[in-house]
Order: sequence, then structure tokens, then C-alpha cells
Amino acid sequence: MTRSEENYIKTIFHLGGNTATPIATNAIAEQMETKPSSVTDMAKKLAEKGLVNYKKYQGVSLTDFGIKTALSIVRKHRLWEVFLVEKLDFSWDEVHEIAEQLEHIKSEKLIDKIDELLDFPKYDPHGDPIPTKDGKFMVRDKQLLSEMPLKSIGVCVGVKDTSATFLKFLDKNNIALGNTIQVLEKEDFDMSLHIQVENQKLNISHQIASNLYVKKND
Amino acid sequence: MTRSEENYIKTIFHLGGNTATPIATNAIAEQMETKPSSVTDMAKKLAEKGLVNYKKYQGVSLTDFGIKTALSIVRKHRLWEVFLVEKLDFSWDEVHEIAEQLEHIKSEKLIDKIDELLDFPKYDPHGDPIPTKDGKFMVRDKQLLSEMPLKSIGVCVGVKDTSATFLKFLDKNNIALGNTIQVLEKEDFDMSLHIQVENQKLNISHQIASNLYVKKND
DNA sequence: ATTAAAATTTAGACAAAACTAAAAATTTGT
DNA sequence: ACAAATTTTTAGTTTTGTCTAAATTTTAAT
Repeated sequence: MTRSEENYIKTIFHLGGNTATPIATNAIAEQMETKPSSVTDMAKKLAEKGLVNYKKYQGVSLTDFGIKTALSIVRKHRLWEVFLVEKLDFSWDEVHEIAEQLEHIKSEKLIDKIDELLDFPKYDPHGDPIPTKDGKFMVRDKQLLSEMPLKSIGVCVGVKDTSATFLKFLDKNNIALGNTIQVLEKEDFDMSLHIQVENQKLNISHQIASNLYVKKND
Repeated sequence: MTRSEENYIKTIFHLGGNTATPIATNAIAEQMETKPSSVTDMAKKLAEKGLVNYKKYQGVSLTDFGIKTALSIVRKHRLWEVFLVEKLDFSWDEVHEIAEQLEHIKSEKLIDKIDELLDFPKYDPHGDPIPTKDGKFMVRDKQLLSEMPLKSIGVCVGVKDTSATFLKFLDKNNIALGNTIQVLEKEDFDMSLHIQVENQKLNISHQIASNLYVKKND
């Protein structure tokens, strides 16, 4: 697998191509900041190799083999992120770009050793689950903060947007994974929220709330 | 810098192109298992970028900038090797291939953090010096075991050949860096040596002896 | 049900990095 | 010194992954 092939597989996976729903050429192109025609070319190549299902004009979806491959790349990416944060003191907004490179390192043994060194973490620094060696991963029951009912209390368990700007915003406002969050008020006008994070009350926009995952207390 | 450019720079450095002596196109091609014509192409490109001195039919040598670049790659390679051995329990015969990939990861901060995590090692697992961030490195006063005078005693400080087969041979014979070695006898016929390594006496061929570096006791 | 708009594919081109085969320059042997 | 051998370069081709522009198919709207 070339680096480029791996990036396509990963993108299709993230766009949901692991289900039966095929992903549109355009959607892949947009996500990868490339042209639709390039996607078509690669779709043919990946179909040839048995990684994706592809029929002209019908979009692209991953085969079982493609999903297995995607999970292996995602596993590497997320384990490297944990490594960077836990062992090298990187902050959660710095690790994505570096992990984008490290995920392509070819050595089964290396990533298994990293996994072991980190004591087999289940989640990455952004709260995303890390697939195991055999491709299984925890699907945590979580919901967007924006969808939590009024007064409900939960624990912040992940972010949807992992861009440095969003993560830095959270840092600045002392919102971190593991924090307890309660929805105190919802503003009908702009859908902004008044929330309490640990001992601090603050207002956040709908856009912020719809990028934070919370596990509701039962 | 592309991965390919980096590999050329590194090869030229290892062939001694850091000195004023230019390296022959053929030598580079042979080392890299590529064709001389490919080397010519790349030489032009690297000269264009100010990394090498190149005049037709005159061979290739690194510019100051090229040397700086080479040292940065070598630094990364060797630090990753130490990391693999010290933190992930790889053996010294497994790390080269993986480090060949890791050395191309682009992040100054990453390699500096790895350096720090390892407590700024001076040598890699094969005894080769690790350049510092600013490109300086220790040149240890060492000599080949094959050139040691009879009866002299030294400490094993490095290997010339870093192939897995050679390193495994050393493991099998309990020869490791840091061991004290004495030359007990030299066989004129085949230049083989009778040596004592720590508490063990053994015979080694000239080929083995000429791939082991020793620091002579003063 | 057509037609307009949008999405997708095809065809042809390009850059990087490699190759082969042929040409040119350098080195070597006598 | 000069022919032969070797080394190096040039010229032209290939592969991978990308692009643009044009053609085609699908989707949406009236």
C-alpha cells in the first residue's frame, strides 16, 4: 500500500464508507482537498486491489478487507497520538499532523510495542476509540452536547472537530475530557447554551456545543 | 525535501561526501541499488537546491547546507534507533529498517522530545555518534579490532557492519558493546584472531575483526 | 417528461523519480 | 600517446498520482 492509497482508505472510512452506504466521489475529493477526477482514478485502483467497492457513478464503499485496512491505519494514528501526549508531553492540538505522518510507518511490531508501552489505551487524546490489533473497538454511548436535554448532567468524553483552533478554544475555557458538564439553560434565539463545567459557568455557542461529545449520566 | 532527496543526501554523507572529496556517481548508485543515470538526474536537482556541489563527470559532494541536512537526518535515524532499543525493547539487529522510515518524519519538536526522553544519548545502539541539534558530534577515538596490536586490551565500542546477520552473530557469541576485549593471538595464515571477551576466549575470523571497533586502553 | 444543473468520468497532460539504451567523456593499459 | 575499457551523461520511456477540460451520466426542477 502506498501512502496515497492509505490516505484514501482512511478518508473513505471517516466519511462512513464502512457501512453499506457508498460515499460520493465529490465528498472524498472535498475532504482530501483534491479533484474528483483524481478520486475516480484512485477508486478504480483500489477496487482493482479489492479494498473498495466501486461502480461508475455509484460512489465508493470499503470492502471487508478495506475496513480491516482502515482500522489498522486508524489504530496507528490514534496510538501515536496517545504516545505523543502521554510520553512526550505534546498538547492535544499538536498531535494530529505528526500522527498523520507516523500512521504510515510500516511495522506491525512497532505499533504493538507502542500499544504495550502505553498500556493498551482504549481512547485517543480526543476521545476517539482505538481499534485493537484484531480490529475491534469500543463504541461509547455518547451524544453531542448540543443535543443534551436541559438540566441533564454528563461527562465530556470527546470532540468531533479536532482542529487546533477548536481544541485551543477548549483549553482556554478550561474544558477538558473527563469534566462534568451540566446544561443550565438553552437560548432559543441562537441555540447557544449556558453550561456548568466542573465549578465554572459559561456560555457557549451552538457551534461549540455541536462539536463536544458527552456521556449522559444514567 | 522529498524522501528520495533525503536518501540521496544521507548516502552521499555516508560515502564521505562531507569532505572535499567528491563521490562518484557509480558509487552512489551502487550503494543505493539504483542506476547511475538516476543519480545524475538527482545530482542536478540537489545542486539546483544548493545541497550538493556537482560538475559533470566530477562526482558529487555535499555543500555546508547539505552536510547540515545530512546531520539532521542521521540524528533522527540514530535517535529513533536508541528509542526502539531503550524504550521498546527492540534488539539492535531489528532497528535499522524501522529507523529508515522514522528518520523521514518531519517535526523538529518531535525529535527533540525523543532526544529529551532518552536523556540526550551520545551514541546509537551500534556505537555510532548522534549529532546534536546544532550538528555537532563526538568523534570517538576507536580502531578496528583487526588492527589492534597483539596482547593489547580495549573496550568494544561499535560495529562497522550493521547488518542483522553480523549483529546476530555477535549476540550468539556474547560479544556486546562495552565488553572488554584482549587480542591473545594472531594467526598469520588467515589473519584470524584468538581473543578474550570478558571471561570467554574465542576465535574470530579476520572479517569479523575488521567490523568491530575497539577503544584501546591507554 | 424534458430540460437545466450538478456530479462523475474520460482523455490527455504533467511532474517526480525511476529505468534503458546510446552517446560522450574520462581513465587506464601498453 | 592512443586505443580500449570504464564511467558518466543524455535522450527518451515508464509509473504513480495528480491536474484541466471536455464529455457523459445522474439528479432536480418546472
